Amino acid sequence: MKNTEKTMDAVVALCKSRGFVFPGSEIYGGLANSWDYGPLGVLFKNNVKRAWWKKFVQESPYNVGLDSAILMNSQVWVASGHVGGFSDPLMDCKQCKTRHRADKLIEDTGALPAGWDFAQMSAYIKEHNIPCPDCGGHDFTDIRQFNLMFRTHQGVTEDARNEIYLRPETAQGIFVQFKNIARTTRKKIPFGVAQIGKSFRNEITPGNFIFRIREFEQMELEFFCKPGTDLEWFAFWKEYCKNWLLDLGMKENNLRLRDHEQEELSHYSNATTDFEFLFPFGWGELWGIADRTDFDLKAHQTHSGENFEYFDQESGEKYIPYVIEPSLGADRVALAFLVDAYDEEVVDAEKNDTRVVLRLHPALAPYQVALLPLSKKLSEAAGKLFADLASTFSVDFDDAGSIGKRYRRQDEIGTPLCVTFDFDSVEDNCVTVRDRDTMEQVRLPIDRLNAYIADRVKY
RNA sequence: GCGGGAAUGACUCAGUGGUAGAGUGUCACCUUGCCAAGGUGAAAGUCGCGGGUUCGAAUCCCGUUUCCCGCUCCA
Repeated sequence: MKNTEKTMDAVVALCKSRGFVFPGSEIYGGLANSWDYGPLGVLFKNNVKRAWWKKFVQESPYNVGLDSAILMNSQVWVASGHVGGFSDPLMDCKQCKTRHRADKLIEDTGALPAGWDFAQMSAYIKEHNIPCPDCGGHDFTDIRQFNLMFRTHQGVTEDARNEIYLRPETAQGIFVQFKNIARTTRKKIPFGVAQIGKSFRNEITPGNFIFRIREFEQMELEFFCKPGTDLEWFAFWKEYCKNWLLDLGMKENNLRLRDHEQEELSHYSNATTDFEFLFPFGWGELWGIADRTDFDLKAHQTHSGENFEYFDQESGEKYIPYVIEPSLGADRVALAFLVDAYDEEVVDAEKNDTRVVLRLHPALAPYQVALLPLSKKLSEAAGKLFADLASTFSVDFDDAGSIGKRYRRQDEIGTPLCVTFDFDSVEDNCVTVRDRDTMEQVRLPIDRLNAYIADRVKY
């Protein structure tokens, strides 16, 4: 199945109709690019996050977790460079209606506009008669600043002194707590700190469903290592991240790793690799893995006066650790899994009958099991089994409509296993388990059901 | 922000001045008893909002809001 635009529409429609993702604030006409995860969506997304946490915290001998606050002292963002640098000077070409970054246009001519104000940039563009790269015109709007951070006020009065920001990334929470974490966990370098949480960016152009949204969730790891070992660790985590995706069933041909060229690297980065996924709208960045050197800790050391040097007992050396940062968007990777799993299977071409199947990894599916009494008369008798299963698994119960229709409903939301409770079940204490992908059925004693399901859905 | 498109039940759409419709979905009952579309019935729309024209507006006019898609950026 190809990732076409049609797939995207189908996935978005499925998300809305089955309760994965709803448009935000819909009864008031919506709010641009805000989305709410519905009952199935929250199950699914939580499973994605849980799987990540398991791989990067629980199963890692190196990493520990953190949940830092969204609101932080504004100085954090001054130190990190977001207050000064996380904004773009933009202007529009009035002729062809395209938008451009003023500083980039100037850079392309060979000049270095870093530190210039708008007037200087404007003057330079006029002086050198820089044309619009798209149409060659010279009719630009004024340069306007777009700061990508959301601002708010802490305290009831709204003056500039108590202005604070919603964090545009979770990473800084880790850096500012570095010393507390190292001390309380007695972790020695190398070690990492993982965090899942919301971040906020006032993107000028969000879009593509939940691919680029202004309120989004990140799953980030900051891995601290000795300078000089950073490129080895960079390679290590790159492989580790890739395996995580593949283990969860992501198709390898929908994934590509793109190493940044030397010129493309940020000023603080030794190496960067983007994991890109083939979305229906094209390749999109999923996971950015960056060797950030000692840039962040050093910046906080300079700015706060706090000493971030680490004393290595083994070698007797003192150094500021280097950081490897794999940063993954939870909403993006959730969308990638959905698109990757979406399948339309032709059952009967003559009757134009197709089966929509979400081939999600069982550990990611909203429900691991659906309990389907073969007849409504059996609903009550199946009640005890539901309670048993639900204490361990995420279970759906459906007794409405024909059994075939109910299988289809479960296929559509990715439920890997359907358990039918029939008239014999009352007598022989056995049920039939039907597989989403093979559509094969096995008859099992109820007392072996839990173990069977656990084995099938494990991650 | 700029340009383009759109707005009628949950969804897809029909309806171009005269009583708001269909299909899908949902729900109830019957039927069926392991792979959709069987039967009967039901719920569900002040036609995005405001104004105007008209005896009469979903339909014509003006305004407005919102969403979607592009442009720059990024997880």
